[in-house]
Amino acid sequence: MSSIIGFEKHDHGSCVYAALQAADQVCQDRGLRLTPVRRRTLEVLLEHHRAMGAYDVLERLKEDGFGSKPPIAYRALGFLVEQGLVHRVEKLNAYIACTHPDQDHTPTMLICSECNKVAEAIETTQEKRLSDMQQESGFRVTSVSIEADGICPDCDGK
Amino acid sequence: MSSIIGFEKHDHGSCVYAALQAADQVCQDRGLRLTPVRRRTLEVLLEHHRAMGAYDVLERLKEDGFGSKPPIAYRALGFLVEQGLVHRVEKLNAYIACTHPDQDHTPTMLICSECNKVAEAIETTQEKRLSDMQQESGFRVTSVSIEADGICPDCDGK
DNA sequence: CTATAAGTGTTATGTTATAACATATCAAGT
DNA sequence: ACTTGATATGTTATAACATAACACTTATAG
Repeated sequence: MSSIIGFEKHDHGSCVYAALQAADQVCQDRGLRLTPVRRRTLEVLLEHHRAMGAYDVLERLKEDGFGSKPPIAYRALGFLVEQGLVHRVEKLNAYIACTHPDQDHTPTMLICSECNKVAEAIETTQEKRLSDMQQESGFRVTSVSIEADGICPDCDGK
Repeated sequence: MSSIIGFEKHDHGSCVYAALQAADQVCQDRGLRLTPVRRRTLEVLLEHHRAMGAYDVLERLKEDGFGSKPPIAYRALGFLVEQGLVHRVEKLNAYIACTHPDQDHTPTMLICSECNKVAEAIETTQEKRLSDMQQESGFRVTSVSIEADGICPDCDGK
């Protein structure tokens, strides 16, 4: 069973608002601080549902008066990734805001090789397979990520 | 159902031999050439069951009298990855020889965050989930890769 | 035996990421 | 309030990963 968020239209304003609310909540619950750079970084990623490179994010932060050197972006992104508010898209060396940070999930990215847009699918059947691996191999899994290349609905027509 | 290759002991000599045989076969079948650099690159990766960075591979190739500049390694690795003889480990920016190049499969990497060793699990239940995604999202998947972080059996004891 | 494609090699440069260190800010205890 | 220790922000410098563009060589098909 899977559900996809990212390609179809939606109320973006409330989507962003909800994501920031969720982020506040997560940080409060865990006794962490969603500082201005961190919050702004998340906002930048939420603006478009797109994966952005660290240097693109940095560009935006710089414009907003934050520091201008790579570690600024990498640290904020690192924090957000650690807290599950942002996922790293390994195949693109890029970062994308999580569409459902409140639910515990295995990030599953659908990457369009035509337009490079990325959508996130939420995988609920993952738990079982994860523990399968564990049993049969003696490998204790702590986190899993799945990335699929393919063609998104928009590009498929053309 | 999954089976793991990479952490447990095995007859490495015949393992390497089989992999090279398989590579020869694959290239013959597809009308491609397993040239000296390409073959040597595969051998280097097969030596240890480890993921190696492109520059480490390059180092070895240089020692053997091949070209010494990055494209030499990247091209050979690119070829091998395209043919499914080598997998790229995205989380490590590294490359590892496939342990079963003859079977069509979704590469699933188990990465030990302690010792950085990598093992490959072969996933046979993948087909179904792949087409699930496809149906529900309109996203036409062409390839999937899975990477799991965790602790390998060797490191788990300590 | 030549034309074309495929492969190898180079130089140069682009992109992504982190180590190491200085400064500033926050939060808790006195 | 004031110190202290922990967190966070900022910098410089450099490491690690990757590709574009071009010259030369080798294979293979007509």
